[in-house]
Amino acid sequence: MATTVADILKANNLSITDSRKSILELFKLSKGALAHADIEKKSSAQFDRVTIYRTLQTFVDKGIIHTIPTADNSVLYALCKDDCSAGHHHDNHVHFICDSCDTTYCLDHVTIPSVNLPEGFTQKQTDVVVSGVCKNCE
Amino acid sequence: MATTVADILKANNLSITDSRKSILELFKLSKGALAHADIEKKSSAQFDRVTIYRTLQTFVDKGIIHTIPTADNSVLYALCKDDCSAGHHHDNHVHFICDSCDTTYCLDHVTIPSVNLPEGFTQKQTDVVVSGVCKNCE
DNA sequence: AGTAATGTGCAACAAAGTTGCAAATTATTT
DNA sequence: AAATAATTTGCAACTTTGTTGCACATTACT
Repeated sequence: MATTVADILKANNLSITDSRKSILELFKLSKGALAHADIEKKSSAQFDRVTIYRTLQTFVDKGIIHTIPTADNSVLYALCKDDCSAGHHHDNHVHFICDSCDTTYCLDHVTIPSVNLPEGFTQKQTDVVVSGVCKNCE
Repeated sequence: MATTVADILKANNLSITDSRKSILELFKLSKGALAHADIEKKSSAQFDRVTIYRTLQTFVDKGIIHTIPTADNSVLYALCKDDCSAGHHHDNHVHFICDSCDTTYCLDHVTIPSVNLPEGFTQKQTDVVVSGVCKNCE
């Protein structure tokens, strides 16, 4: 069965509202990650800036989307895979940012390599951000 | 010979000014990385906000410091190692952010693991940010 | 010491993000 | 299905963060 955006909201105990449905739909349609600014542009006519902020924050809290660290200080958001939204949240996958077209990809099938930390350091989460040229731009 | 901050500035064809010396000194004294806000707090009485922005930008351009991507959308700056400032800039090392004390470490001796990208993707730079508990906080 | 080049501070602005509160929408109860 | 309770939204006002132009000051050069 194809999970609709409404299903996802329901599964996370969230009220089903227009803004949440639209913004979630945006993520489903987008291949890569979205910046807050992207979302604002694509729906600012419809929704208030503040609503978008709060919606994104809610989605992050519920584990529906996750943030991606970038070198240029912009926050990116991307949809978590199905097994995330089901409960055990894990966004330990590699992100790829194309220098040419600026698209951010979640490379879900690339496993995070293990990192050998010095004595006394405990690892909880690892973010790997690779930049370069994507398959569409080379 | 111990390289002074003035030496570093000279080596990069930068005028030696009070603000640059002080800010560079801050980095030398700090073990971890610094956020812009940190620098502003520790020297805002002395220097204008704008000067700090411009100084940091200059240092990044010259390869004296580098930026670190973080998940919470704050930019961190850290001193590059000596061989960076000598010319061939490389900040491909692992960064560690302590969840407890919020200090960011540059783990220069931990090598970046190689990542197997899908067909058609070309890798240029890799940033690895690990979060967890550092050796002072456990 | 004097001139050219560079850097700094101020002001004004733009962008990004936050908070409180009343109105509107969604969910729940009867 | 209507009424109430619980959420959510939009507005306004504000804070923080970052940028730009320009006059003045400082540093470097001869």
